[in-house]
Amino acid sequence: MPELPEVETIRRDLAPLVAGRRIEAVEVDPGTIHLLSDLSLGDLRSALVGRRIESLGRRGKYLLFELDDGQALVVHLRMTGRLVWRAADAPPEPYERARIVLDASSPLSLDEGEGSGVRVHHLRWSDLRKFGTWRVVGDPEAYLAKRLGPEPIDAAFSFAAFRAAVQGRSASMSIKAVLLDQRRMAGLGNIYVDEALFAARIRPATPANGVSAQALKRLWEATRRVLEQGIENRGASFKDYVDGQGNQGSQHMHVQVFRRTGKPCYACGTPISRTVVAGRGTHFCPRCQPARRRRHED
DNA sequence: CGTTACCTGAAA
DNA sequence: TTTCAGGTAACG
Repeated sequence: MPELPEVETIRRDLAPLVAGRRIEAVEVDPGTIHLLSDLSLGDLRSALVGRRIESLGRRGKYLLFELDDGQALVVHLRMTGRLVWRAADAPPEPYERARIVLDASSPLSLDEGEGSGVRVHHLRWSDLRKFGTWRVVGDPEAYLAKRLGPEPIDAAFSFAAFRAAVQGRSASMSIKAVLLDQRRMAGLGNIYVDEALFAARIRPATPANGVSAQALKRLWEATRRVLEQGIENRGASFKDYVDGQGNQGSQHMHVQVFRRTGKPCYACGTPISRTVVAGRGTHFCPRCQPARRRRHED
């Protein structure tokens, strides 16, 4: 569910609320702990309780709670994970599996009633499918560096960097599979890949090494644009995604092709097609994203 | 590389 | 009843 824009929205919501607070307690549903973490509940508590959260960061689709002992709690929401800020007396979330109890006062968030403030709050973790993960790691940079390529929305992510990521080794795979590969660039998922390929007018199944230089340039720009737009619209809430306060985003109302199978393309009116590429449901306009013309064998 | 498994629904 | 789901790791 959550791709880079969704995770970044959550980060921006929660960062000012959690920064400077101390973790008072950690509670986890006993039936979930072995899926959520590689630590026992006791070891997870030992690592977290009493620590102060210094900041909340993001890399790709991971959230990083940076702790005052140099370790970090690295959270991945996978398909249905949610992390929302709630007053301690708020009723349980649907499919709530864990909570982190935070201290009432914080030097960074002086209270204004509502939201932040003097009352005790929880981070509530809910996860219908239980795919989400919490890892406590000593060196988050190293932990993520070996799993993730560069951030596609960084100013430093130049066209040259994009081209290198796309063309680096075994480029006969589909361009969609390449964009989904987190080690090439971090943060794209099924929604934003389909949207970027539509915006760049490239058919998702096109072999990566068959994308022209011109189309590649369009794709670089489109990738960054759709991610930025997703952040502006606070993420896409097709089903499970909510932000750090539990509210839906609006990006799902602005998609051009994702889950619009059979509906008219906004550009040309042709019905949107659905196929499977890279093992994922894939949406595209057969007219705006033409199949690459096969070169004539003479 | 593509496929399967992880888990629990919602929708067709 | 069957298929599909915004993600990834493991498998062949």
